[in-house]
Amino acid sequence: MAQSPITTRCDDFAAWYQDVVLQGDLAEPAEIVKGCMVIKPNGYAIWELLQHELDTRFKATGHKNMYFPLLIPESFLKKEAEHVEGFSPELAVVTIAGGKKLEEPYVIRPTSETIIGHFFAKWIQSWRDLPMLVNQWANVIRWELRTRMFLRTTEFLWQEGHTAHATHEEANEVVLRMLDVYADVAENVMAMPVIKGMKTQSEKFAGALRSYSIEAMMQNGLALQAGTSHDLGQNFGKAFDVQFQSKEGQLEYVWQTSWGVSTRLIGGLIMTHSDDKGLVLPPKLAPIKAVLVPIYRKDEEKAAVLEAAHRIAKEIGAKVDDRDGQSPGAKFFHWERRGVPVVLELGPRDLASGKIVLKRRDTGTKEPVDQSEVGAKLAAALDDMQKGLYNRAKDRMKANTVLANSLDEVESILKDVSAEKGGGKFVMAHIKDDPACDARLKEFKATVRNIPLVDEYDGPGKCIVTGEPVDRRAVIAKSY
RNA sequence: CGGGGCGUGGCUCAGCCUGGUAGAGCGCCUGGUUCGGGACCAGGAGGUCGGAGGUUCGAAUCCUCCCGCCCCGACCA
Repeated sequence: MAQSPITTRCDDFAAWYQDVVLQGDLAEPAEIVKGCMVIKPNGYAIWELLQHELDTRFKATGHKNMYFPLLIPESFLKKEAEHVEGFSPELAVVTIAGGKKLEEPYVIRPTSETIIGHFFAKWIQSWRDLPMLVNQWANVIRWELRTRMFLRTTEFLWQEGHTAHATHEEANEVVLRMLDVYADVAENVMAMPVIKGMKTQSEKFAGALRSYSIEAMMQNGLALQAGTSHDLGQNFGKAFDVQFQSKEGQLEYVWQTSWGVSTRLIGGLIMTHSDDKGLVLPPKLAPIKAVLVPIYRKDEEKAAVLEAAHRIAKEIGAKVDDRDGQSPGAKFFHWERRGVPVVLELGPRDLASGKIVLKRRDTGTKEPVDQSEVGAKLAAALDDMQKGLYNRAKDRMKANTVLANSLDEVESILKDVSAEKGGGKFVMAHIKDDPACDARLKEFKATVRNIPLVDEYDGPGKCIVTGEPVDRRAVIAKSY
C-alpha cells in the first residue's frame, strides 16, 4: 500500500471524512494555529469554481462586490443587543497593536452586519440611494470549541451579501431570491439536494427578524446547514441609524437583508458524494474533468502512445498523466482519490484497435470507446454523472426521511444518531415555533433544521410538544 | 473547563515494562529493469527521541515539573 487506506464510512464516518479530505489533498490541519486549516490547491480550486458559480448569480441579481475591513470596533458589535449576545462568546479581539494597548479593542469580524451598517448610514440618504445591493468575499473568525475541516473551522472563507431597501416587502423578496440562488447552486452545480425553509426563532441569526436556510442531508443522515438568508428587518437600520427620506418626504429606517455561504459547502460536497475509495466530485465542480493515463512497455510503444495521448487529450481537454516512474496502477489510484470524474486509459492494445478506455469515477464502469467518439462520449458521461449524483443523493434523502407524530417517536429515531456512527434521519413532525419546543429536542441533541417553504406532506397538525395547531411539518434532525 | 489518549527522521509507528552505540515500513534522492489497478533491485540522504530538571558510570527508557497536540462532552456557518 503506497498510501494509508481510507477508513470506510460504516466503520467510522467522521474518520472517513478526514481521510477523504487528506487523501484527496484538499486541505490539512494548520496544527500551529488552533482550529484552522490550510486549503491546498485541490481544495481551493473547488472553492474557486463555486465562487464563480455564485458570483455570476449574485451579479445577475444586481449585486456588486465590495470589501470592508477585517477589524471592527468592539463597540459596533454592542449596538444590536441580540447580535452581541449571539456572537460575543466566539469573538477574537485585538487589544494591542503597534506595541500599544488600543483605546478601543477591535474584534476580528465574525460577520460584517455592523461595520456595513455603519457605512450604509453614511451612504444612504434618499430613497434614490436604494436598494443598496452589495456582496463581500472574505474570511471571518469565529472561536469555535470544536472544529472539523471545512465544516467548522475557526477561520473560514465565505461570501456575505448585504442589502438595504425602502420596504420590508422588497427586502423579503431579496431574502427569498438569494435562498433560491443558493438552492440552485446546491442542486444544479453541487448535485446536492436541499430543503429550503424558515429557521425557528431560537435558531435564527442573532439580530435577524427571520432566518431562512437550505438544509442538505449527508451520507450519515446528519443535516448540514448549507446556506442562510436573513430578513434583518429594521434592527440594524435602527442600531446604526441608517435612515433615508422617502418619496413622501418621511425619514424612515431601511430594511436590510444578509445572506451567506462558506467553504463549508466543500464539506457538504464531500459528504454527499464521496465513497470509500475517496473523493467523488460532480463534474461541474471538478477542477480536472478527465485524466488520460498512457500505458506502454517498450520505448517504441511509449513514443507512439504518448503522441496519441497528447493529441486526443488536447482535442477533448483532458490532462495527460505522463509522469515517469509511476506505474499506471499507481496513477489510477492517485486520480481516484482526488475525485477526477473520468480517467481514460490508452495503451498499445487501444492504438491497434482505434479505441480508448473510458472509466467513470461514480459508477466505476470501464468502457472502450472509439477514439473518434471519445469527445462526445466524455461529454455524455460527465453529463450523466452530474445527473446521476444528484439523483442518488435525492433518493438517499427521501429514503432517510420519516414522519413522526409524537415527541417520543422523534426521540427514539434520533437519540442514538451521531456523526461517527451515522444512522441519521430527517424526521418530519409538527412542532410549534417556540423556544420551549426547541429546548425539548435539544435534550437529545436534535434541532428543528427548518420549516420547509413548500409543504410536501400533510398540511396542518398538532404540535408534538404543546398539542397546539401547527400549519405544516418541520424538519427535525441531528446536524453538523 | 471536565474525561480519555499521544509527543521518537517528511508520514505512520516500534523500542520504554526489565537503562548499555536510535530502528522499521512508507515517502524522498541516484542508477537500472518495469508499466492494462498501488512494480522491483542496488546504492544513498535524513532524527539534539516535545522541553527543563533529577537519579545513574551511563537515560528515548526511571522520577518530578512544564509545554504542545488529538479525541469525547458543553457553543456554532
